[in-house]
Amino acid sequence: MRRSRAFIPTTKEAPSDAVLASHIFLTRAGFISQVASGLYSYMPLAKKVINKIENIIHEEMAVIEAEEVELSFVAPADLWIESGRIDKFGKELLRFYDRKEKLFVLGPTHEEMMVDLVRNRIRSYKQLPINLYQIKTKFRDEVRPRYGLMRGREFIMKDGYSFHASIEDLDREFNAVENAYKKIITRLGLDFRVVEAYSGSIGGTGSKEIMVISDSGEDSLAICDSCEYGANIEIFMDMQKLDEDFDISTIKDISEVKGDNNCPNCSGKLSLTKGIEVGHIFKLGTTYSEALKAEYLDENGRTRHFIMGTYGMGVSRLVAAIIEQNHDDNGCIWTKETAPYMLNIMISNIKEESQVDLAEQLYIKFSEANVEVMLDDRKERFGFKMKDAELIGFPYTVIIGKELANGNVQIYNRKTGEKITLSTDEVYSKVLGLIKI
RNA sequence: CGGGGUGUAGCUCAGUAUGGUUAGAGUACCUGGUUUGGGACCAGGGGGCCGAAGGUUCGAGUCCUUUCACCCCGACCA
Repeated sequence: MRRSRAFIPTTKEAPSDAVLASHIFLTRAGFISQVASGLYSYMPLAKKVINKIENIIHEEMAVIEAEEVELSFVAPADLWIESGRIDKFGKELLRFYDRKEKLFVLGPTHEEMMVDLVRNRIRSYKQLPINLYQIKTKFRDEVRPRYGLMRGREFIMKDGYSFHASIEDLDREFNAVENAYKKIITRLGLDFRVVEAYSGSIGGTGSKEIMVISDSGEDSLAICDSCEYGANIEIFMDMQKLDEDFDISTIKDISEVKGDNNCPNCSGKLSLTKGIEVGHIFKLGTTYSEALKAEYLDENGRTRHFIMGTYGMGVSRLVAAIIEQNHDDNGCIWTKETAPYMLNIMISNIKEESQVDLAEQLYIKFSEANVEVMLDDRKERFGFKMKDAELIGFPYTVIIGKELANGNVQIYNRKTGEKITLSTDEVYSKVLGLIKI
């Protein structure tokens, strides 16, 4: 892509109401644009990042043999009445009538829709298990949307649902999904913990949250410093109450006693931190299959309700989480798997023909090698372009400028800030080596 | 849903207390020139229903009433 043709409206100043780094930089760097409270438009750079995250999810879902579907966004309210959740969800569920006065809702999650899709189509234990997922826009009319993409009303979520003939098989699938989720978040380059969580209003027998560690997270976690153990503070407090009859009413109190708390899994010490919930997996059991009368026949010919699992992952929230964990004062620092463009080729002085010529050659060469490359061919000064590149967060920028007089160019590493100088002959293979994932 | 705050140029904000020419600055944008290694400089220019509606007044960005939107704190929440 030529920067001169790209739609990337960067700004020097942040909107006055942005608080989080991800909100500030994603806005300033021209990724997102707020439309109304909790509603955002994704501009080209954000769309590219989202596509990358989705591709990784698709790949890891394929590994565990989950199949992609797409359910309609608008759902008949009847299903929500049938499951009993129409009242439980309250005003977060956006409702409206069509021209025939039939009541519909905008899908905030799709348990009902998925059960409805599967019931009466899967009739035998021989057709189980099955795991279906989609990546789709969701709508929840949040009481208080905030923090940019972190808590919007409209957001993109990967939601998956599995159906089983036994608890054991659900457990197996639950573990498989947990592992897939770990792989996804690892590939995205994020520091995270899988924590014990409440099953919440959705119900069920077990649930875990995937938490990206960040000071700006909305959840408080207790994590072990020597093993993988972690728990959402709410459930952790509950366990402490049960085990030692602690009387803990506030998080402040927790932080005072934390030094005395040992990991329930190993001998390590627990410490407090904050996390961004990017995934949540539940063992649902038969809650929905009973409510919606979704049944199959077992090997004895007996009618059974599907045993279900449900697995969510916030795709648009991940975009924000990546920046929360990867930024500095100058802007975004994209990880290799998520960068909208891996490489930026910067022409320092557009009036120097030799610079332009080399840049164009490299641009073509990298493009042909399927490297996602941006060519900054704008008639701007060096400093302006560098600031812009740092704000957007290209992992690498090839600077074609002054050094060209000596037959050299530079490669700027966004994460480390270091610039290496090398000859024009070496730059191509060097960059290919650097960007290899 | 409770408490608080803010709506003036694409963005950040002055101006509103005490009503009075043609509504301002910075930045961004356009033109020309200079400049070309860290968000340049000079000159010229375009851009506003002062959130909306009603009212008071000779006169409203400014005063009054209503309303809408957005944000912050709290409660709530995959």
